[in-house]
Amino acid sequence: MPGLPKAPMTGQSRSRPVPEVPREGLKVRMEDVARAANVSRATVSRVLVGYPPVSPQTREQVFKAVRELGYVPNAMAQGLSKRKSDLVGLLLRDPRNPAYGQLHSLVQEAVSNHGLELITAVPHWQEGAEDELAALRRMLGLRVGGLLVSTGVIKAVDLEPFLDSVPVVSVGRVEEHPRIHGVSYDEDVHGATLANRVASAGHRSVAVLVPSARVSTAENRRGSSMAVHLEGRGITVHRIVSDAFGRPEAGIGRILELAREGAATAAMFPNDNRAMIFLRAAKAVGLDAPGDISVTGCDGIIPGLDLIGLTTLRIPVERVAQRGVEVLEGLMGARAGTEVRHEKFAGEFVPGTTLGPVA
Amino acid sequence: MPGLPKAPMTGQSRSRPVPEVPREGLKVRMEDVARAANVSRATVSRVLVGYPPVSPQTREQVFKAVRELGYVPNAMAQGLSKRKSDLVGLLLRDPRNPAYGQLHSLVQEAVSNHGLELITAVPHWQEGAEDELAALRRMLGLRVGGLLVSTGVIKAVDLEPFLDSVPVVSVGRVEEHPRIHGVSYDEDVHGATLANRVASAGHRSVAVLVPSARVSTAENRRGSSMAVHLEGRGITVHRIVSDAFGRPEAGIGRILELAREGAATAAMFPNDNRAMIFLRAAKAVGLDAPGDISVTGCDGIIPGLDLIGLTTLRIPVERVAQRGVEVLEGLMGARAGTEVRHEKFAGEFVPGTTLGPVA
DNA sequence: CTGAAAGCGCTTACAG
DNA sequence: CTGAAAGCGCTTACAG
Repeated sequence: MPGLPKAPMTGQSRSRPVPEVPREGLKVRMEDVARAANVSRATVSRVLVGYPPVSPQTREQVFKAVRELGYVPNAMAQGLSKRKSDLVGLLLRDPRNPAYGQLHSLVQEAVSNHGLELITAVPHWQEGAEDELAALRRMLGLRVGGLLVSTGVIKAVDLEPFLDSVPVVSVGRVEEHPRIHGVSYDEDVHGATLANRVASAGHRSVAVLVPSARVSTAENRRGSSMAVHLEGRGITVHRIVSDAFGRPEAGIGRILELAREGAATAAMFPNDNRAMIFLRAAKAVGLDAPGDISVTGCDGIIPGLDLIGLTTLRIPVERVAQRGVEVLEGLMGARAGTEVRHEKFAGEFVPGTTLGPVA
Repeated sequence: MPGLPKAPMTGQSRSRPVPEVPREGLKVRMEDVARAANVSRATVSRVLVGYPPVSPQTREQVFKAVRELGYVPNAMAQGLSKRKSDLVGLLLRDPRNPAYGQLHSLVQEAVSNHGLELITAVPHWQEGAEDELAALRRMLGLRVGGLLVSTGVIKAVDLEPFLDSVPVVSVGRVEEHPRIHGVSYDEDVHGATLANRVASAGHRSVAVLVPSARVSTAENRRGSSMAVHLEGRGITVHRIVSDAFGRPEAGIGRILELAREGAATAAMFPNDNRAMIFLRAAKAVGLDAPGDISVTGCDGIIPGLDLIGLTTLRIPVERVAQRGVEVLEGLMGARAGTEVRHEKFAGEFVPGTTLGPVA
């Protein structure tokens, strides 16, 4: 509206009542620093941002004031103003599971190396399905610059509405959505690798625990792959299907029976936890591994696994975490949408001692 | 300034150029919702906050608009405006360590149960000591409503300048600062408990690995306590002091020698990881536990520990995590400063099989 | 090289 | 019960 005279300001910085009490701790704001350094807020900001250049003189005064006042910039104000934050969100399945703990740790590291801040949340789905996605919404609320999803609780469809606003990379989980980048484990290869080892050991009748996809997509993939590859080599497979969410001991009893009847000489599990539960149960009923039955797991993350001797496969968490962050970072820096890719990494077989020749 | 006429506004909501392109995803703001619902921003805010009451009619319109537009409130703006955030910061030592992973998990849970948001950071101290405290500063920058500190990297003095601005509770670490609340493990009792078991098993000459306080205050406490209590019962103690940061295998060799010489019939370690390293090394040189030497650890967190059989003590992570969050929450709600307390919890002995009578 | 001002998206007295 | 306005603490064109 040209022609309309601007209203005169009553004082400097509007009519904000300037409190003369010196602020301290987290209460000191940029304005306090500016005053102490005898410059404007804009200048303080420039010094802190590092650009555009400020005269060395003023720079020093500002730094001095920052130091003396112990100024810590308010990241919320920064984010709001810049319309973006350095926050990267990680949606984790369960930090109690060492495989996820490891992932978290590595992601944490990779993210800080990129000068970003990681925030972690764990979506539950126990509680009233009402806000099953509360964790997701909270992260989006914070306007994270990127999102790393590693839990099956969050479905691809839940993310769809936001795919244009925030880059999403799913890590360590089976991802097939055409618009979500994925960096995960090659569960087919994992299953095949383990199956081939069991087959090579001479087993002709094997029990395989296969959780339903509803329980865990990854475990389902692994288990199915094991079964398929065993069958491909003409081996008799006893598929023990488990649809019991949160009950890793499901199906163990049945496998124990098969072992005792001699109907199976080996038992394959889709993760170490289940394998350990079986080992425990077997020991309890006097069955020896691999004496009476061979046992294999999958994950290979738990410290001390070598002392247990479990034959397993170590998933490549390091590579997945690192690559996941790398991809996300690329997306966060990218102007336009990049081509969506689904990358998979395979881990390495861990011999152990619970896989032996046919008893 | 009474008498000074207010400058007339040129349009609604200042002269903000109203973009007519419908925003989507995370781009939709409260104003868009307001327009869609035919109300003011203030009203939308009230509906969302839940207070003060808004007519049921309008409420519904607003909720409808929120739903249809997929509105996710910007938490940074909320925080800035409310001068506080729901964020709780957790400074973690190393998520790779199952004991910390467990703590993280439990804190995560407790925090969400309180309707708060957890953000986690891991301060390194490998890198140039320059921004050793970068993680702390980033959290303070986000103006977290409270801080949970569980790593020794952050010293009490580093926190001092902010103690007035943000409630701090240290969890699971030895804390003695008079102004910082502490909820931790009773390492003295832990050491005593284990020492008494070893003594009761009849050992008269025991090797104890004691890391220096610089390496780990907690482990130092445990180890010292073990040694002291053994000595109190007239037992000969071989203190193996380790000052090697990040090298948990330090001192193991020496203990192996003592075992072989028969100079020690039991070896006590300040955590399970070190005990497992010893177990591995012992096995490698043909020493059996407890046949040739008894072994105890401390932590009891690793899954599958029972399969290894390590005699240890399970630290009460659950109680510490829960109580830590509880205390923090109390502080966050409190108007004035509460009395500072240092609470300690002791765990439970885990018999295992690596502690036996004197060989 | 530096400052005054507008704007980021909310909340919350202040007035009806 | 509802709206207009100020303010939270920054950043960043816009003008010198």
